[in-house]
Amino acid sequence: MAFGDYIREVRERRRREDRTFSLRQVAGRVGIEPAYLSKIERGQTPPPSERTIRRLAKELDEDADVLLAMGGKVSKDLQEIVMLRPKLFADLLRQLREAPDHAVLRVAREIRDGDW
Amino acid sequence: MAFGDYIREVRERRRREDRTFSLRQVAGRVGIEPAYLSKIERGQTPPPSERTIRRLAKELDEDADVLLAMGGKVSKDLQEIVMLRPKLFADLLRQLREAPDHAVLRVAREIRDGDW
DNA sequence: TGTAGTGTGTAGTATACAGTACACACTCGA
DNA sequence: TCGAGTGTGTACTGTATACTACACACTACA
Repeated sequence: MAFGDYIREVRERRRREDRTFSLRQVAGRVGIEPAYLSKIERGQTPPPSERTIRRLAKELDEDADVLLAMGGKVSKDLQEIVMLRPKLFADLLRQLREAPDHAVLRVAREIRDGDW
Repeated sequence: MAFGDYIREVRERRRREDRTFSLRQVAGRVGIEPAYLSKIERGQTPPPSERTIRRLAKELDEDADVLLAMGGKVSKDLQEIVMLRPKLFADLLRQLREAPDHAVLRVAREIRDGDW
């Protein structure tokens, strides 16, 4: 699903319970112009900057990484992690490209459990 | 080390064996203006696009992912991998941020060996 | 019935990105 | 000694990116 459509959907859903989730008010709280948010939601402009997507995520209580992905972006902090050890993580990611979720999860779990 | 310094160093090293590794000729083969490559090597302009970094990597026989990282970039194909399953890979990368190389390598090896 | 709030159309802007084009001074080998 | 090749300074360009500003028509409700 497109970034804008998703934002609109989530915002409208929130709005049913809370009238302050109008486009204008959300835009205000996020710190952008209403006209801009309108264009974003209708896909008339590309998804906004990482900074703005993060604020939208917070405002709408959505996962920032997921929203960023829908907007065709990868969080700067994740990029930093890769850039610190580019070969290591490039190989790993390409390795895990086709791996099923549970396999990736297991990997994360193993590492988390201090299995170094 | 800075991107430009590294490029210059590698190119000069190559040049000792092969005279065709002058700034002008390399620029020519890579498909950019000599003046531009000159500025890149001296850090007078930010590192070039992913496309150009890839060509430089090929030309200088260096690892593209490493060069991209030195240029402050992460390969688009890696970003795609993350964006396909953003939550999964975001968590994984943050998990692996502090993990020592050998732990990550072992994990990668396990996956490669079809240990799903 | 008017006014407060809603979403949207249009126009414009500042900044960064990713370079090109050309001229210049220097060097080095034939 | 001269001509080919070297690196570099300066000026400019096109294209994205990431928005702002303002006016407009519509709706709801007090």
